[in-house]
Amino acid sequence: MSARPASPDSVPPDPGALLAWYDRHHRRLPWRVTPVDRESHGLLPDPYRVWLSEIMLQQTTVAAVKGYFEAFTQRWPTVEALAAADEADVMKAWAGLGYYSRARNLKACAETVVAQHGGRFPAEESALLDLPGIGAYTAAAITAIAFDRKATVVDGNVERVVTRLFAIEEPMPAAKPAVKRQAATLTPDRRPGDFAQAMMDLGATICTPKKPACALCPWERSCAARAAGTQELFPVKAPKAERPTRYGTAFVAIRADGAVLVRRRPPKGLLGGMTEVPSGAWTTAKSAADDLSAAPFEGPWRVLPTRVEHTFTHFHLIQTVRVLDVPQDRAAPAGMWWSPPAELGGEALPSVFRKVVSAALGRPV
DNA sequence: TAAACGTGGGT
DNA sequence: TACCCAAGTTT
Repeated sequence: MSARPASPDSVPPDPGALLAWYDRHHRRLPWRVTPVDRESHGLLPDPYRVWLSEIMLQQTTVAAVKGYFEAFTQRWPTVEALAAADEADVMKAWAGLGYYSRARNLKACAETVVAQHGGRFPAEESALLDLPGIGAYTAAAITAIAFDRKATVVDGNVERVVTRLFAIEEPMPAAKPAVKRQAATLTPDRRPGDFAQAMMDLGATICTPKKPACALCPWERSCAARAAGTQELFPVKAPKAERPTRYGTAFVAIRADGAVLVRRRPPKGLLGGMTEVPSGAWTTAKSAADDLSAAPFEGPWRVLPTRVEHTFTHFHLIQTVRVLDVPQDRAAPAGMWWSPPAELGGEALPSVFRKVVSAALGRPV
């Protein structure tokens, strides 16, 4: 549908007013340079750190990212260091953050930046867009934040702010082009990097999905949705598809010394390239919860009394956990290996399998 | 264009 | 509890 103007006594949204708000209320984050350092001392953030943070922040909360960002920058302080890293180590370090194709693309991107750009991130949006794992949002974000060049940065926060500001009633994601067009009209020539971060901070702290703090918003008198009292109705979204339940069986073989049998998942698809305990296929058939055909050994597998549940983006999973104690000299089947207790925590185990192993061992992994 | 792709925290 | 949500990208 079309955008409505704000109320008759409204004022046009002023980018300067948002920047002034940001100067006072910006959040201090490990990958950021403060507005004062930027404006007074001409400081720009390290593009490597900006890029790394933006990849980690894709569909992921700031709280979840902080520790991983710290660990990655400590271990791999530069894009050269990351490009030279062992991919398995990167996957291990990423374990638990989710969306694991990001980790593989992260490594590939670092290699490309080193091999094709002399170890420097390009400042051009179009060049950034060609790099693995960098899409429209991230290319614009790096251009604006790392290089302080004008770019229209549209993430979920900006979508919410803009659809409310202009009361855009067209449902997402169809409204994306309209949102980008409106966002572009707001983006200032001066301080585009701070402006981008200001829009995102505004969405994260004031223009929140539920109960937005409109009284504290620098654009309150510019907001069409606020004028109509309909701010919580935006952005309009299409109804979500139902999430089916799937069932499966996981096999935790425990060697005498406490080592657990694990294997690598196929490189692509769900949890691609990550580590798992041997498991049967996850299907909507409940019989999968009682299927021993994927067991790595013959034996009296005992059933754990509690099934392990985990929710993915597009389905819910209920896993039966079966446990078997095996002697110390039992060889791992082809393609599998024994992970000793001291190394188990460092494996590239996604959360879904960390839950399974923890349940089987009776202690956190 | 729509579906695949994780996880943990908030309400 | 169940659902929603978070600084999206890829196919």
